[in-house]
Amino acid sequence: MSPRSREQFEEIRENRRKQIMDTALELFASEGYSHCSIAMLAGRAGISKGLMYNYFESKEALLMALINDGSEDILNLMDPNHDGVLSPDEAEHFIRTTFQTIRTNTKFWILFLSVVLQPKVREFLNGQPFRTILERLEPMLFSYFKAQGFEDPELEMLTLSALIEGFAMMLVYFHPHGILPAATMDKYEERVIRMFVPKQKNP
Amino acid sequence: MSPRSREQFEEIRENRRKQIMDTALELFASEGYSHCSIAMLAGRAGISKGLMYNYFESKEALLMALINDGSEDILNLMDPNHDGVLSPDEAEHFIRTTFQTIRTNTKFWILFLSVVLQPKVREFLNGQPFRTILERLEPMLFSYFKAQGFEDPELEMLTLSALIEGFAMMLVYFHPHGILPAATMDKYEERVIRMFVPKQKNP
Amino acid sequence: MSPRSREQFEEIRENRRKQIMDTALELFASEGYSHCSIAMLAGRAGISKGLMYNYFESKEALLMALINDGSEDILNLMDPNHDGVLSPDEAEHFIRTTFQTIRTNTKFWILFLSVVLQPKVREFLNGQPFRTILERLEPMLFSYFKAQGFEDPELEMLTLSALIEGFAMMLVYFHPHGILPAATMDKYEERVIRMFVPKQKNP
Amino acid sequence: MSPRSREQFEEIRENRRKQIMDTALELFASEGYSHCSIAMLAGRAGISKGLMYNYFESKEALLMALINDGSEDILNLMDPNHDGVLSPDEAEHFIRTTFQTIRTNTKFWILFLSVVLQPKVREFLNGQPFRTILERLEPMLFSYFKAQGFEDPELEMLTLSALIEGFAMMLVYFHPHGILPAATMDKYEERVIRMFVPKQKNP
DNA sequence: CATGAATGAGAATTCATTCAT
DNA sequence: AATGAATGAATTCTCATTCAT
Repeated sequence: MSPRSREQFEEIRENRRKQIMDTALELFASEGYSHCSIAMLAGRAGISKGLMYNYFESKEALLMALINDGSEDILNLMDPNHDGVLSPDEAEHFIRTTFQTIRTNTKFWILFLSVVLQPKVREFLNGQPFRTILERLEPMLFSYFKAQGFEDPELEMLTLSALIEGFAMMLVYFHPHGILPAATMDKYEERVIRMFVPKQKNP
Repeated sequence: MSPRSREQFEEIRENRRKQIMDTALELFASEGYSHCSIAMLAGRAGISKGLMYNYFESKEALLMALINDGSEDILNLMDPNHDGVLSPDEAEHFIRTTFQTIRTNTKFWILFLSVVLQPKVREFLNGQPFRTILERLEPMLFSYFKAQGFEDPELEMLTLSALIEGFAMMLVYFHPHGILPAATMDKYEERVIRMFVPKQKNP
Repeated sequence: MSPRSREQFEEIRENRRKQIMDTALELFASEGYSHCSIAMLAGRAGISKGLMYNYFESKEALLMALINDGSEDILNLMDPNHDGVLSPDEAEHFIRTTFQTIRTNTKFWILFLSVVLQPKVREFLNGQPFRTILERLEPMLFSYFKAQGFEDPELEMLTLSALIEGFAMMLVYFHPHGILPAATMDKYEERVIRMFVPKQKNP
Repeated sequence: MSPRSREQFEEIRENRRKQIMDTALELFASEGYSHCSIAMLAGRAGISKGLMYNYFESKEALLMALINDGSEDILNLMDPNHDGVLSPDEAEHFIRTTFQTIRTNTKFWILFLSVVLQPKVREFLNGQPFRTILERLEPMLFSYFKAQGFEDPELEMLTLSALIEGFAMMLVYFHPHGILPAATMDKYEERVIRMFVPKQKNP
């Protein structure tokens, strides 16, 4: 009865949605959410303004989708999904992956960090991505720090989080100014690992 | 035959300017720069829209003034003004003051962090406040870390900065959600001091 | 080798057309013509937007079809089809039928009255439905009032029309507010009949 | 301190507001609310689009203001403000004034009748203007009909209302087609008066 | 110094309609 | 006959900024 199968339509929609979101992430990150008009976005994506509203209810809804999908992706990357305990090796791997994730998805982080500070957005998110991340990682990290004999596991978690976010912050802020060389970032990563991962005696 | 002396006029101007900036900081931080209209600002400050333009060339100029004055203030608070070397005690004091500053001027940090991530603003600032802060503090901190026998002073500086910014970030983000208790922040502060300030043998 | 006979196709078309018009009447009356999008209509009717254009040239054409069909139906109901004269009994029957029609097709009247007041629509209709109704009913009513000895038959016709339209108006306006009880409407009907139908001496 | 006195500003606002509403009434009535864009309205009123929003929150708010003010005006014209009883002479005067009001403010009635049938508007008004009119006039008319010995005062009120609204309806609908001559309207008026006002014996 | 009416450029959004499949 | 993605013109609305007083 339908000339294109439901699957075809769904595929078209999925592709378009992805295309719009990719363009939007690129543009929002490089130009700033507020300074990006739908016209600009549509032009860049090669679609009509109207079509955007076929996929997202509003400019804000598009932003939210970006944030949600993005944090979901990142969470999946970071989450080792070891429901059980974390060995020092795995902890090191977790930290490395996290840093890698940030360095790879810089655009998302620019968007995320800038947008997360806007009250309206924060309200909407209601602490969502951060909260989710913490909730999903907390038990794992907590038991890890406890197992490794850290005195105040909660404090360690906070410190680790701060170091990661501070890193994202500086990456985002300094990178376009070319101030932060890759080598420095590498050293920083090692430094953080040294702080939270005990040296193995006989590997 | 001037009814008010030059001094009186200057005082009026100075007060108005301060009043406008205070209102703006409050409003920009709580509502977001983009979502604040001049009308809203004027209304809140109890002045007319036109008057605002008597004191600031544009909305953007007001923002820049806010950022400049704010970072100047903070810089002054943090700067021990010891042109010479930093003793461990002084380093500890520096870190404590810095944290104190962040906890006190949360509104400024919300504004600063959110605004600093907007490309247009970053461009305009051209790294200004951060650069200034770093430029003014760098020699001092660098020589401090060197004197204390840290292996890679630059890396330590980066780490310290990340810890401070990460702290600001989390404070800003979590505070309105009531997630971060003061006690935790205190412990965090101590943790950071322990990382960078060697214990004194005989106090 | 046609899989369906011409009759089957025509039946399908006829059914669809009716289905679309029913949905449209419902929706236009309850939401207002202007506030109804084709998307909304298609959704409610369970068809695609495109299909609607297979049956009606435009949204406006659909509206016109609604008005035409509706007034045709009503006209047929009201029209006693006595090409000749109207007896008092028949006049009473005419009035009763008319009121009954209005009370039954409230939705059509909402649409009709609201739409008829829009200049564009009025222009397009060019007085059509009313004119048709009047043209078909006028001679009959005129001769009736004349035969019954009313002094100014034209004035009586106008008065009767006003009472009918005023009734429709109040029904439409007050009904959703539940202000107009059925009993009151009944009494109103009797009142109107008393005005225009002389009492029969020996029934 | 203020260059123009508050009074001056208020006068300016009042005048502009009136000017916008006058233009809007004219335009909405002749072109239909939906087909009138703010651009068209602003152009006709000789102001900028933005200014309209300085006076009315939205196109809809403007419409509502029109309806409210208009029905208030009409109510004041019709209301004889005789808190006490209505003599036959006064009743006649009331009916005449009402018809006069409708014939004079045809534009308002076109707008009112067309708009009142739109569900959204009806919802917003929540029966307001009609309700107010009825509430203010009901006691007066009811006691009048009772005093004059009418059997069912409520029914008489309903009939009178229907005759008035039917008249408005036909005026609005037929007038632009030039079908309704003034003489006919006059006769109609007399007819209605005859229905509800008893003939005086010795004038 | 101070006001707020007025502007107008641009932004977001809507939706009837088309068309490839 | 049927679908729904895609279009784009039109529309509503926002707001930084100007200016007469």
